[in-house]
Amino acid sequence: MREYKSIGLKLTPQRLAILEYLKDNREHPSAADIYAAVSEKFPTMSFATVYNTLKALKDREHVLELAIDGGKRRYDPDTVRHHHLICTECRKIEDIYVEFDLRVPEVELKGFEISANQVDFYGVCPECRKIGAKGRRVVSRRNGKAEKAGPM
Amino acid sequence: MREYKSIGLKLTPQRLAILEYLKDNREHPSAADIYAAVSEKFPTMSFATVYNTLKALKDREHVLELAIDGGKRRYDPDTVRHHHLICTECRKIEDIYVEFDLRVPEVELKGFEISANQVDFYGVCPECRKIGAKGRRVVSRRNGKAEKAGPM
DNA sequence: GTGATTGCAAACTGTTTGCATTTTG
DNA sequence: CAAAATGCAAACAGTTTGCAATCAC
Repeated sequence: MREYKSIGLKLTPQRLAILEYLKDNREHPSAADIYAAVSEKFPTMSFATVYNTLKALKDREHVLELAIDGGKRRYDPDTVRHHHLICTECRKIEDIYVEFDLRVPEVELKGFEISANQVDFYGVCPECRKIGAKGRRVVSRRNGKAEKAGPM
Repeated sequence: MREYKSIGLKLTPQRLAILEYLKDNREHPSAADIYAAVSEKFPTMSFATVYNTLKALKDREHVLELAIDGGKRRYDPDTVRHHHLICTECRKIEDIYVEFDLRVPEVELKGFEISANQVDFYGVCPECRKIGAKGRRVVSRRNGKAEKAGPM
């Protein structure tokens, strides 16, 4: 994420806190994650402000909104082209900087004008693999309930 | 989707209706779409049954749960390997049967054990392109409100 | 007959909105 | 000072759950 000057946003303290939190953040946080982190500094912070700011940043392409985690959206401040590795157990998302040849033959395009693409890899992360190997049940996730989407 | 016999499910009329609706369906319907369609035949149909059945089918890998449309999940009865083309305006999803070389160098794997991958292409479908070209505002989507996620 | 499935309502999670108040530039 | 942003509460959208009644095998 570039610096906050020329973003063309009114820089309120709340927004600065959100930007600060997102800066170099590689966790692909959800709105709730951001809210939780930032409301420690601003106890009056509201979700509306989080979503507001995210929308503003998204419109200016300073964050990417990821639709790879089932019910919720996650945000990626790294707008340099890359792909993702998603743990199907704990929903951790890792970045992966590899370029692929994704050209689609005209005949398969169905008249679409393609503007972007992304590759999602699904698998099990080292931590969850360790736990799984011990034969224990994988816990993880909001109060231990499974909540996933996307191929396994 | 294979035939219903050996699926290992109790075949209730509701489930058969859902299976029938999904058969050869290329629209990647949401749970609400399925509910809407099937409750015409079964006015007492409940969402619980739709989600129940989807879960059962998903567990047996007779449908894929797609996490590519922002807040909601969409279901794909075509379990043959393929990728998707998503219209960023109307959220229509088209299938695309092209194989890509998606090998990831060991060093980029971060210790993950990859079990699946998928490529999503974002763009504008022919219909939305036509509308856009006329200079009119693209309507589409649930009561005209924008609701998207994923790169544009 | 028995265990699985249904339907319903209520509870939950995540996101959006309206509006009065405050703040940034 | 005007336009934009905040905070709050209420409204939505999508998904899940508990449980009594019913049904498939």
